[in-house]
Amino acid sequence: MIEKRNTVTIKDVARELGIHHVTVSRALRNTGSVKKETRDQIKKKASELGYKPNRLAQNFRNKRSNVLAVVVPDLRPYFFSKFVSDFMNIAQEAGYSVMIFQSSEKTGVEKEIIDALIGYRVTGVVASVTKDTVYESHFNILRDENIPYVFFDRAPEQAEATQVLVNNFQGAYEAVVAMIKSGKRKIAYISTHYQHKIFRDRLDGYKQALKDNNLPYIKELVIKGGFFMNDGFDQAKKLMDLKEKPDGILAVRDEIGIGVIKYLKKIGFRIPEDVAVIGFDNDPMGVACEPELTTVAQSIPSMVSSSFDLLIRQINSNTLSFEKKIIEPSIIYRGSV
Amino acid sequence: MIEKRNTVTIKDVARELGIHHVTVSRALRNTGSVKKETRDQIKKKASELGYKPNRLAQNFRNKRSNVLAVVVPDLRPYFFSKFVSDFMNIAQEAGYSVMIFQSSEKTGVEKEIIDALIGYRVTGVVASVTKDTVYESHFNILRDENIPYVFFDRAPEQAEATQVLVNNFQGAYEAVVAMIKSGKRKIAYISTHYQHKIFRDRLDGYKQALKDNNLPYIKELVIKGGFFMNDGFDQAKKLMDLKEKPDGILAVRDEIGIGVIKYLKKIGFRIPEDVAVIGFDNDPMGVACEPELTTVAQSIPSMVSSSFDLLIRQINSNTLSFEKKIIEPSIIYRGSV
DNA sequence: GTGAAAGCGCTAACAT
DNA sequence: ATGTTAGCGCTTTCAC
Repeated sequence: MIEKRNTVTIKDVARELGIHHVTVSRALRNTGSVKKETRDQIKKKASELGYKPNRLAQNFRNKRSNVLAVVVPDLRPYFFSKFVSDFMNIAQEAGYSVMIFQSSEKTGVEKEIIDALIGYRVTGVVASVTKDTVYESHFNILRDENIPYVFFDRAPEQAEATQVLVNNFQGAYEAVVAMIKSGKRKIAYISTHYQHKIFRDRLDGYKQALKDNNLPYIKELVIKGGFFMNDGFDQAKKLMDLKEKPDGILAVRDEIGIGVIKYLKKIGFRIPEDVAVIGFDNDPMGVACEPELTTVAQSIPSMVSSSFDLLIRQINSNTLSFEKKIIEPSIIYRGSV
Repeated sequence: MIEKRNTVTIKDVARELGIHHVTVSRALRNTGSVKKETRDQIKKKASELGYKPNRLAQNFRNKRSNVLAVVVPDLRPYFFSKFVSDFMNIAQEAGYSVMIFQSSEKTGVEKEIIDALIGYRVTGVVASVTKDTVYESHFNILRDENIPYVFFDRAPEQAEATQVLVNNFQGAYEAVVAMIKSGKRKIAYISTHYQHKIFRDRLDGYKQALKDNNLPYIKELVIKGGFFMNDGFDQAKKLMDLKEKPDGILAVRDEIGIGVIKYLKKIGFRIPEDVAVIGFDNDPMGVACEPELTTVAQSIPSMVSSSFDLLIRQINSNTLSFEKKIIEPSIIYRGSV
């Protein structure tokens, strides 16, 4: 059975020293004026007794936790796990704790998460929304509670909040141009069923690049499907069964792109000689396949530091602002184009 | 500038209704006895006013948060991001929030995290320790505070706490046997510099399998290096530069195994005909490469559910127990053996 | 430089 | 079924 909890409080420390607990509080937080001698004595005794500040009490009293929240649709894809990992490191460095939430791409869960965020009075929120989150409405509740938030990568449309986004249009545009430059003329586009703007932007970039290079937009070459490697495999089959086969394929995710490569190799096409392939996300998985996958990369470290800085600025200035930071992607050339 | 925070408390709800705030508290938590009529009225008014329970106050008052903590060395490797993702899902389902911490493989950070855990009075902890954490000592502080914890995958040696571990010895053993069965006789072993027991167990399994099959243990065929794909690449080069080249390679991580495959293909060896390769972890990345990597897989869902169940049992029974759950790994045959 | 008083929002225990 | 009391551990404000 559990034994008595021997939680040490500032009052215990105070009693031991025959002083007032308020003085202990002051000393331990290095605020107010406490004689150096007393302060040292207090700190010594506190660590001697194994005093650990009760954050629950502190947070309650201060009406705010020291917690930053990160909300992502799914923690497993490389982009998100890397973002979260990096974000945690710089947040912890700066003295914040981090709570992570996963919406599983469900708007309903996202709403519950926001209620929890308010309940916990988190200090700030960094969020990437679900594929279906079109409106900012449920995030507005945070604003009512004066909890600053910034969106990264995926924001609601017309969000009136600070955002750190990738220029997806440009990324897709450049990827298509890269294939055109290497001599490709019939470039296909594989997307997911997800409706979020980032995917529409990529499609727009694709279309514009074709247009600017006097290439026709062929409806059959634009298809949508699932999110994973096997989906890419299946989509590639559909594309290569066409009478007018593509000689280049842009996939909205690296995983999909890898599935494409696997199918192409299976049916004996050479990459990039017969068909070029480009993906999105700079997933390390792209290095595992052969040829290595050329990809449109967004700089995660700069997204992390922008998100963090913009959030902290709002927290410290006690204002809710609306800034838009656009990260320009770049193509990482490997072997598939 | 920030406008006045309009935080609604139970007292506000009570005042509006001309009743006592304790009744509101009872009604909202569905405890004690409150007339159904009153209860309904209260709930209606509460949601009307947009009341959100102040978790900070609740947790403080209850002396415990409703938070489960997960501590991992690094969030990015597939094994950990998948574990955390799954764990969060079932924890959220059960009404807990989750805080995630990353030790970055540093014992010092791990200690700080534990202090934070105590400060936040988390309800329970699930942890996988750093590569250098040999002793349980800093976790014992949690026990003093009656915070239950369970280790998963990586535990301190001789930990006196509940653990969910993988039978690493067996995994390595079977992997070697698999290669022997396919006719390999000179099997190499690539590990990391990490000292943690899980890697030593794998090495032991490797040795035992050789022994049981009357194969000599050749020192030169066992090498250690980094953690990543390029490290595997480099190690493979060393191995294949040997006069006595191996015809099978067991790598302690899939990423390393993929690096090995890349090197072997580069210098023209066929896989698995000339050299077989097996990795550990069932990282989806292994499906991206060619041939697809055969791997020793631990079932992450069962690790998650065991960890969660064992933790919750301790929380609910108010006891700290010491159980050891061993998950048996299995080999997933793909193309590299 | 230190102490005394008050209260954050909530809930357990007791009283009615 | 509802109300009263008290206090969790801490920090802010004001007094000395």
